[in-house]
Amino acid sequence: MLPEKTVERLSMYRRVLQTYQDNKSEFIYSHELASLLHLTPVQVRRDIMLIGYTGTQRKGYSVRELIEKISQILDGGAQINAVIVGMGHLGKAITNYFNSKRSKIEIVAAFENDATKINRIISGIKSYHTDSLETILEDTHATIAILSLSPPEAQDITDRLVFAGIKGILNFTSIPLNVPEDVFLENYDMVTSIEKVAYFVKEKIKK
Amino acid sequence: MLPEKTVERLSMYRRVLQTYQDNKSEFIYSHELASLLHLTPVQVRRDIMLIGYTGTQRKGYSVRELIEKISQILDGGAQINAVIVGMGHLGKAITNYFNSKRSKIEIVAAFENDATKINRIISGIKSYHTDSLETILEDTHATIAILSLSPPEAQDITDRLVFAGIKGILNFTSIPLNVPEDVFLENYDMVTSIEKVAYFVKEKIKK
DNA sequence: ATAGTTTTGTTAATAAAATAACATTGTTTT
DNA sequence: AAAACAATGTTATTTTATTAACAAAACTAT
Ligand SMILES: NC(=O)c1ccc[n+]([C@@H]2O[C@H](COP(=O)([O-])OP(=O)(O)OC[C@H]3O[C@@H](n4cnc5c(N)ncnc54)[C@H](O)[C@@H]3O)[C@@H](O)[C@H]2O)c1
Ligand SMILES: NC(=O)c1ccc[n+]([C@@H]2O[C@H](COP(=O)([O-])OP(=O)(O)OC[C@H]3O[C@@H](n4cnc5c(N)ncnc54)[C@H](O)[C@@H]3O)[C@@H](O)[C@H]2O)c1
Repeated sequence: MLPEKTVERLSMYRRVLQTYQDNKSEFIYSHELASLLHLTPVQVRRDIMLIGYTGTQRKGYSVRELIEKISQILDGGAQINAVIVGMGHLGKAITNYFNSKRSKIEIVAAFENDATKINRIISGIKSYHTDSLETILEDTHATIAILSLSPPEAQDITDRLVFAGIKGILNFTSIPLNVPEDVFLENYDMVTSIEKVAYFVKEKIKK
Repeated sequence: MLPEKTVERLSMYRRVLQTYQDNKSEFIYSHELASLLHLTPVQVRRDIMLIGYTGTQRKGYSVRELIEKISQILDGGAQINAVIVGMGHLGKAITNYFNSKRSKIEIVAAFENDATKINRIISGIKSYHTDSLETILEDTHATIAILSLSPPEAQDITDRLVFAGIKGILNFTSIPLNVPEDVFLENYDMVTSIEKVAYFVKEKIKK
């Protein structure tokens, strides 16, 4: 199992490699990849070592092969289905954005509470009432859920998602969720991010 | 200067303390605060130690005083102005969300490219053409920028923001930005997050 | 061919973050 | 009043992440 930070960087390597592939040469040096992402060459080489890919000395890494190897590590070739709960402002932004990219991860269903948003297609995704959460999850075999609903019911929904077999959650609500150990939980809190920026701006100016 | 992770947690402590304050008792133990956020009591105590606040033994921390101390550390009492560039799906979601909370950080202006979105009030914020970026920044004394524009021009806009005095950037575009050392840059990449969740789900199932 | 250069792959060292250990102190119980 | 307890504050240890160091390989120039 790779370190979390390495996994994050692999995702970024792949993205920049994909745009690099179109324009440029067949090979890429660790220092070139590093410079595209503002990292150090050592870190790039170390990450690549950890996934067991090896380049050719003096030529660098084959862009095509490296993309392939990273893809094999990150998504293992299989299609991964995700659902999203809460199609408000943020939910729509996310869905809209994801729909526009091809990826092994696909958002296959949305869940809502608000009658005006149910049984409609929003941002290209069919939106269901949360009552049918269990049924839809069974049908779609989704393993990942994105949470962008208003906080009050976040924990209840999470319990139901987990019970219905969800194994990974990306949580955008500000609620610290309780999940069993075998479920991977990633939280992102925008307020925390901006407060962090504000703090370090303040500190840097002080200095 | 506090460790990044401590700053992130301070932001979270404050939020849960604020909701705790309304309902419950005047004091809180480290283990209670820890449990609300699924952290360890030691980590809570250590963070609180680092900001130089001290509770009372056997009683815990005064909720009011702790909120006050954290606020003093995070925003130093002063109002902080931010701007947002790109009022698409994500930009609107963010602005809408921020407007609805009271905070020392305020989004005071938005910038856009798209003629249909200029010189209007969107999600409660006046939206300007990017041409007037420099003027508006001077007027508002904003020090923070949130980037939610479509990628191609992200670096150009960043250069102008930095030149106009912006000291902190929260970047939601997938472009790795170049900024001088004295500017604090925080990147958040949603695709990376979801790919990370997918990877660890896959690994956990394997085991 | 040989020496020099450049780049990878890997091990070693350092730095940052989290956790554990424990001394101190105020409170409760006996 | 003394002993036991439960909490904080702080130092020490461990773990995780990053950075540095360098040997091995492959190409280039002499
Ligand atoms: N918009 C942002 O930039 C932002 C930033 C940080 C955090 N968040 C968090 O993300 C969440 C969504 O934010 P938003 O701005 O999209 O809010 P929003 O109010 O626009 O959307 C919330 C949506 O969730 C739906 N919902 C509520 N309860 C539900 C339930 N039990 N099941 C299914 N759907 C339900 C609502 O009908 C609504 O459509 C909130 O928890 C918010 O705290 C948002
Ligand atoms: N929506 C998401 O969930 C999501 C997730 C990850 C990353 N992103 C990134 O966030 C950014 C915005 O995403 P979105 O979904 O809101 O896209 P969007 O197309 O809805 O919005 C982009 C907005 O930026 C404006 N814009 C373009 N160039 C500009 C410029 N030079 N100056 C000012 N404004 C400009 C456009 O007019 C548009 O309104 C993109 O870079 C995207 O890659 C979005």
